[in-house]
Amino acid sequence: MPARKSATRTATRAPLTRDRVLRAACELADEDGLDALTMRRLADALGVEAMSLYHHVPNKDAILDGLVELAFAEFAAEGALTATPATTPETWERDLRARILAARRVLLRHRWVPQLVETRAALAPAMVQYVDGVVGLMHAGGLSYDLIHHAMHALGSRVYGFTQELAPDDSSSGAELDPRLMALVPNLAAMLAEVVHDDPGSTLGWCDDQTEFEFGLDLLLEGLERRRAVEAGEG
Amino acid sequence: MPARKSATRTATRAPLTRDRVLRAACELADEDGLDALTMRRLADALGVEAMSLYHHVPNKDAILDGLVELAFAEFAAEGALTATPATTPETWERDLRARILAARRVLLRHRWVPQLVETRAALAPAMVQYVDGVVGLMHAGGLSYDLIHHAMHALGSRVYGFTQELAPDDSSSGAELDPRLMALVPNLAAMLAEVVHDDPGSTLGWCDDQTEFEFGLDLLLEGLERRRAVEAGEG
DNA sequence: ACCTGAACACCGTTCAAGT
DNA sequence: ACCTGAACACCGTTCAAGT
Repeated sequence: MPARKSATRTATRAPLTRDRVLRAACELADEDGLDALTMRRLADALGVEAMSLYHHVPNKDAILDGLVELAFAEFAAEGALTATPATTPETWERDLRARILAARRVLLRHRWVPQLVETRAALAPAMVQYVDGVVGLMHAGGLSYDLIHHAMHALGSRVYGFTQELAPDDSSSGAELDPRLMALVPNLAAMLAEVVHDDPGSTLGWCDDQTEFEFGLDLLLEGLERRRAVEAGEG
Repeated sequence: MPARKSATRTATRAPLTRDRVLRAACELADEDGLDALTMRRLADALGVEAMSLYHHVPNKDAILDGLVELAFAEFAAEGALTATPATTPETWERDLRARILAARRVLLRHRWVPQLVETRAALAPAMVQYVDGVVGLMHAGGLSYDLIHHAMHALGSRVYGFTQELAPDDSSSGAELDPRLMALVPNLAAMLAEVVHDDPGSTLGWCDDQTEFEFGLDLLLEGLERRRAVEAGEG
């Protein structure tokens, strides 16, 4: 057994990094669910002790935030972030539909995303950019910012794969948004500016939940009623 | 200090019961969230040791199931279960709207319900009856069972306050339903019978998720497009 | 600098013991 | 019968120690 130290130094195992930790966490969550993702089991999967993780990540919460970032990064690969330059009132439905279905493909691969984003206060920049793209698309399609605002609430669960309808603790008002972030999301900023102007007490974070709930509900009821009428030959 | 035993026997504190445990659990979850509901803290709130709880409830899971039952029981008080005998194609939208808004009032009081129902395999009988009522109302409104089936998926998060759109592990097929339960939910049974007949591989538990997702998405997109057209003066 | 073992304050739950 | 204390196998995390 010559040169033991040398053998240790040239260990075949790749060095632990934040990236490797996150990728392993993602795999674990994909396969066994979010509950299975514990610091000890994650360390096990990496062939390391649980405490070693803390050298690459401040705590478990940072891992969960990292997972959200990681998932939203995949949105781009699926085309959910692809700008559609030529969106018009004639094409906005098709264009938005494609983006939402692209996002859904990611959510189906990582089923823990809804549960995670729902309970996490810090909204990932990638997610905010995704939302901004959707707002921009709708505006290019000719919808007013007011209608877009309602639409974002109504689409809610379809856009993100989860529902925020009952969540009132959305304390991020337009004024509090980081200016640096604001530059990255021009469409969101424009919408907020207009909606805030119309009704100072109602930003994206301070909406009338009941109104938004009923708006989305009525969209669905009207659509169903129209299909009933078609079935009944009343069309 | 005379008659210590007697004092103990005539303790002013009410005796611990399953009901008292569940009510205390509900209060704890209402006030501090579901994460704050631990056996030790619940016992503390009841002025008792954690292990005492196990004499009135088999385990924590049973408490969570009890909470779901408790919440759905409130649906009746809010009118979400009130049968609307005279629902017609002219009134079904209004009638269903009222029920859903009644359910929402309960969900706003007990914000833990969505999170709990979502992760719980055992669907509460009270919840199944609520769904049955909604199906019955729509049928009385003239919608076909096929359309109702799609509608239940599309309304999803609005009916329950949570979304199941991404949940594929819904293994309860029509054939597996307890006959006793079946009698309590005639409308659901009728719908299942017809949908299963039309397409043997597609019960309420075995739907084509992608189809249902797109159905609901298109309802919303169509409604938004109509509102855009109105805004643009194309109506 | 990176990794580790022991330890702490928490979980849900079991089990033998108290009354 | 009902309640309890000690204990077990788990958590996330801290801290002093190893290399």
